[in-house]
Amino acid sequence: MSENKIPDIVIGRLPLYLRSLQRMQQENRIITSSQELGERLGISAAQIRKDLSLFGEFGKQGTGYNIPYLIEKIQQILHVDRVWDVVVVGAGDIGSGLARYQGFSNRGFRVAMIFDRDPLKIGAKIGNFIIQDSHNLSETIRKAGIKIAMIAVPSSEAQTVANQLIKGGVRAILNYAPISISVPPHIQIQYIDPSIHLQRMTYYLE
Amino acid sequence: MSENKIPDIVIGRLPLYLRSLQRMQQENRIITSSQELGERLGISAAQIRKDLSLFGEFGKQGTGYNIPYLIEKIQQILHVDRVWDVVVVGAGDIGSGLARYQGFSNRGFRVAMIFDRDPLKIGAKIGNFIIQDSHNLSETIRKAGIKIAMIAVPSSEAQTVANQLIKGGVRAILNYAPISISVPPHIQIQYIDPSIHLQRMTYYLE
DNA sequence: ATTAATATGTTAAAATCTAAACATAAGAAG
DNA sequence: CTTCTTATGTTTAGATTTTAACATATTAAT
Repeated sequence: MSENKIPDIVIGRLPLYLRSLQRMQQENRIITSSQELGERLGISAAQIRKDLSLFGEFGKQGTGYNIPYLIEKIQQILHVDRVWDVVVVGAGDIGSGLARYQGFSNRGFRVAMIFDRDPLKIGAKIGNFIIQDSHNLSETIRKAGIKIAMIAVPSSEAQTVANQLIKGGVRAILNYAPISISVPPHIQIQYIDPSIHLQRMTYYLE
Repeated sequence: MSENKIPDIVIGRLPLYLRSLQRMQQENRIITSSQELGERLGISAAQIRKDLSLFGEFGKQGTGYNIPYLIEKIQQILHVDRVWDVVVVGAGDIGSGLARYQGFSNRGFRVAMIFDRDPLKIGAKIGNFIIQDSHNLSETIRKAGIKIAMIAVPSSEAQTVANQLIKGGVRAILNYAPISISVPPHIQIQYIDPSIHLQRMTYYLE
């Protein structure tokens, strides 16, 4: 219950809880239980209760959890009880897709700008965004106060872009380039690489 | 070293090792060490040695690991010493992006077909692929012997598509729809949802 | 040839994480 | 009002995972 130090592995599960709860809310559900949530997610009910208990007492014994209330609490914990502006770097297929992606609404994020360094792309529009010159990346995002970025450039450019982002004040990076990037310890970094996921599954095939 | 039972968490790290090793190979490196690999990945050297030792003795004491040899060994372990045909379901931004994605080559995968159910899209081309009618999904992939699929349809369709895929013989699913899917225990499933990754990072911001 | 340095593979210890058990509170039923 | 059922939050035990330590093998240097 106290503000000790929460294991990162627990933090990693909270967004999953949140997503399932929001889905239930869309189904007009009011109450759920650790058991139901666990079945939806393939996680034990005990695990879910234990995780949540690290942050407070959000349920009611004999009844379960009030869905809207628990959503609110998890959003507060994860700091997504607000909308974060996010920058996209790279206007290829992945970057363009991210700029157009409708899935960030209600999740706490909004794409605010997109950059590329290709003169043929700069100035063009993707959805409502005009592709900006990544030469001005650091300055522009600093002025805009942007703290979160998604990298969708070729692997060879990813480290350079990350450095520019950090220089511009970014604190969290989601990297779609299939390469490990080196960042200072106070910078959050996460990776999305479909091949990594696929390879993890092929081990179990055949 | 023996064929006991390898923890899944170890399997999850092998693709990361492989990716870094392949990167080193592109840099024309021949030898590396658990320490160097660990530094690139932010994993302890002991961890890497321990993981690899579960499968065999791939290094040489006093010297390190031969990069091409270790790549070959990990590829064999993960069953990516071959090319797997993969099907994409959903020809929206994400699905189209996956069909055009150049990043699967040398990673063990190749997009083989793409499906959608929208009559306006069926028959159209994405890269070299003609979008096929997902009405025939199960039959077509069964005939083609496809075992791996990526789902890129709206959340509301994801479970239905997954069921069709499993009916068609698919054994591993990478789901881009931001929703938990229920599958039998012998089916592998992994998720890609950028909001999940972003929310995991915002916890540490502010 | 001997010594020193290096880096693996393995063993043992420490730390972390998960699962199970249970006491308690809330609500429903009789 | 009492009893029964349900489901939480917490405690305890068990399992897993990570880290550290070390013996051994290889290479390089003197």
